[in-house]
Amino acid sequence: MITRKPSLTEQVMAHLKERIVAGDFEEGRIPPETELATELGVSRTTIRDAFSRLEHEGIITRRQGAGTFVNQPGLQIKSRLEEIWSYDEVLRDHGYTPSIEVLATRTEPAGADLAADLGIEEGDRVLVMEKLFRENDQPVIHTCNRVAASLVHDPDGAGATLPIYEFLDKHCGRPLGYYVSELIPVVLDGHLADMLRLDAGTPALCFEEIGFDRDNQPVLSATSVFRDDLLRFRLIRRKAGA
Amino acid sequence: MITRKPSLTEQVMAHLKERIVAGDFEEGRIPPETELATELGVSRTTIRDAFSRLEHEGIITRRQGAGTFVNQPGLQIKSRLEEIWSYDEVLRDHGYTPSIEVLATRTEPAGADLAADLGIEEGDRVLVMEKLFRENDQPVIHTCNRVAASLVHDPDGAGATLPIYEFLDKHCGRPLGYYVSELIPVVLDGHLADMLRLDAGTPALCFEEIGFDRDNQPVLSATSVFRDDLLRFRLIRRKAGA
DNA sequence: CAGTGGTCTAGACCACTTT
DNA sequence: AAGTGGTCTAGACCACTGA
Repeated sequence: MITRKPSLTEQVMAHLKERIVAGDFEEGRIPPETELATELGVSRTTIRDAFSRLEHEGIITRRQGAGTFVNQPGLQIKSRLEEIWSYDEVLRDHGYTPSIEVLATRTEPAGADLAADLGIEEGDRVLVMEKLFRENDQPVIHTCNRVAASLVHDPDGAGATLPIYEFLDKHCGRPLGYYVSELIPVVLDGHLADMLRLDAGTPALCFEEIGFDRDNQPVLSATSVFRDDLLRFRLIRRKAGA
Repeated sequence: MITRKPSLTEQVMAHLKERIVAGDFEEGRIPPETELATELGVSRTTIRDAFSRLEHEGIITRRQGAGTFVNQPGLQIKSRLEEIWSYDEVLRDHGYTPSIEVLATRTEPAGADLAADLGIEEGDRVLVMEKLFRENDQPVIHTCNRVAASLVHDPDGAGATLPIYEFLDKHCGRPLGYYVSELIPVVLDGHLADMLRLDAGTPALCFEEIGFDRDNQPVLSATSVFRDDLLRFRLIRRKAGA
């Protein structure tokens, strides 16, 4: 198992989170940076580092000259849209215990759009993996991942059960760096509606994304569809630069 | 006009952005922190501060032991979902020159859900403001803002043309701190479809949000609907903690 | 005016990646 | 082993908020 001890900053973050959920801070006011620094025996820089990260997580708000304050709703937002990495994790955060079924794996030639997305030639073969995430036999997410077949080390479809970022790491040697995602509203048609067990005509949210490896090369094209009645995305929006 | 000189960190950020778009960095590799620090005559901390912010903007990626790299797609993502403040700005970022029409302002009694959202009593009066954002006479966004009438200083509907965050600041004295937003896929019905000049049955993305002031009190309930064919949201997703 | 967060410095050592 | 980003310190001064 990986050990790696938590840094001071991480310990400070954990400490503050505990005190926040315990309701330690009157009216949501967090003690001044200098006070916390001496109290915890670390430098003010370390406190500021922890504050900075908590602010980015939407948990606190800092106001110059006024103080640092707890952001009540921030604690309840489970899926931080920009930091989603695995749908399994997202579902667990929502209190589900998901099961995953691989619906199909196949290779097929790439169309023009897909080839452009993946940086390959039209007609090059692409490995397509369809998966369904369920909670209690209720389908929640349908995903379709497409990877250039030339990247995959194993010839057969082994590893399709893995989360896609692990598949790309272990079976392609191209660890995922980030996604560029588009948010698209769709109306479910016959096939997808059947799959998600919803009536045709039901609106759903869809992610269309391209995954890039650490060298900025596109390695993945993915399409995901979510059942809005079972999984709804929330986010905190705040002024840019804050 | 407000003066406020840019901090060193902001100057470093601007400098780096310029060099990035100019293609100054071979293969997307940005010089080491220490090198940049001496070159620009600032401390390494300042460089790291700038890097940290650029990383959060999705423009660069840092890899311990390896280096700092340009994130090509990061430069093109115009609307950073979590930092949207004014739709006017979002549309301008997309290259539009939007016009705004106030469709209606009225007061009405709050229903149970709305009262709960705004922290008022059911039946208390609420000021409702409907707006339409257009580009070249093409409707793009329809918004509906609801504020407790008791918060509004002016009795008449003055100020409805202002961006809502300015309205809350100037006409209610309750400056907006952040939104908690839900992403909801919808199918346009008759009224909204007419308004946006789309066929009924067209899918659309909808934000349902509650705006909180700086003291964590709810002050705004808002619903916004977007034409997907004219305005599509993109975002960069990366591993949590990265 | 007192107190708070924001900016900045100079330097030390650690953890990781790459050669 | 060399080079890079990650963590951390101690201290100075500035900009803003609120009583």
